[in-house]
Amino acid sequence: MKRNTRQRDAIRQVFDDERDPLSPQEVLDRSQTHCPGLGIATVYRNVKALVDEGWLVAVLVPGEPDRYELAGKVHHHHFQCRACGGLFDIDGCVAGLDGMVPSGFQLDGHELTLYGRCARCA
Amino acid sequence: MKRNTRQRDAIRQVFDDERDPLSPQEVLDRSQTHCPGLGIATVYRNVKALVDEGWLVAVLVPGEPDRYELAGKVHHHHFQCRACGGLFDIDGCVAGLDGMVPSGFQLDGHELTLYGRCARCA
DNA sequence: ATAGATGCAAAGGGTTTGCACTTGA
DNA sequence: TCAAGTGCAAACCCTTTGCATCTAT
Repeated sequence: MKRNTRQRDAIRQVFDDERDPLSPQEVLDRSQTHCPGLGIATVYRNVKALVDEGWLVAVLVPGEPDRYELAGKVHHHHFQCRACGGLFDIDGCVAGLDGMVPSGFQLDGHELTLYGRCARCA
Repeated sequence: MKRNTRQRDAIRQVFDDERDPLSPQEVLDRSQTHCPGLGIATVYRNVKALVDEGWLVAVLVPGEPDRYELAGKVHHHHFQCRACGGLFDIDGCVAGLDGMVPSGFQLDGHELTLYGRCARCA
């Protein structure tokens, strides 16, 4: 991915405009506004390339298609609405993780996903 | 799922014998020892039924296919080893989750996965 | 006997890939 | 120009579903 294409620019623009993690399909929907005819395969190829070059990071939500968001954010977690399925960034983190790890285990990271209802669906 | 079939018994047996969370394919592999000819569709149907009746619970690991384990364990989370891929039960939980939720959001559950190296791989 | 459960294969949904065409540099 | 990038459709993988057959009760 060395060239600047209309499609690639549209995809990057989508992530610049959106703060919350997006699935490939959501990226496609938003991108097509500024780049009609864009194909889902191109979204997948570009998202993968953008992750490889460190511009995006994957947000892995259990049981959901993978989503992506801009890299470089401060440490945070996510909240998924059980009603609309939307994913929202949650600031802050929890403490006490070290105390949960069995002796001999080395902790180097964690993923936390909160579930419930978002403000609109509640 | 109101009847006791050979297939259903074999599937339950697998979960009784295994403590670790299993994917549908792993359940199939183990079940076929005691029930040759068992189909993957039957595994999916029975696992789903066993979850619905509360005998199994889904273990959602980000980026991994869903796994299932016996219900009734005390609330716990999981540790995944980055080296061997193994999943380990982690006792305990974290506090302060309510404070992380934006106003208007309703929290009703959470998933926490720790990453690092298990005692054997460390 | 008969509704429930199974096995197979086909259908779905999301993701990847092959290939001819388009396009940025 | 001409290889990188795209669009389309087919291929894949995992999961679900339709349907004829089998079976627990």
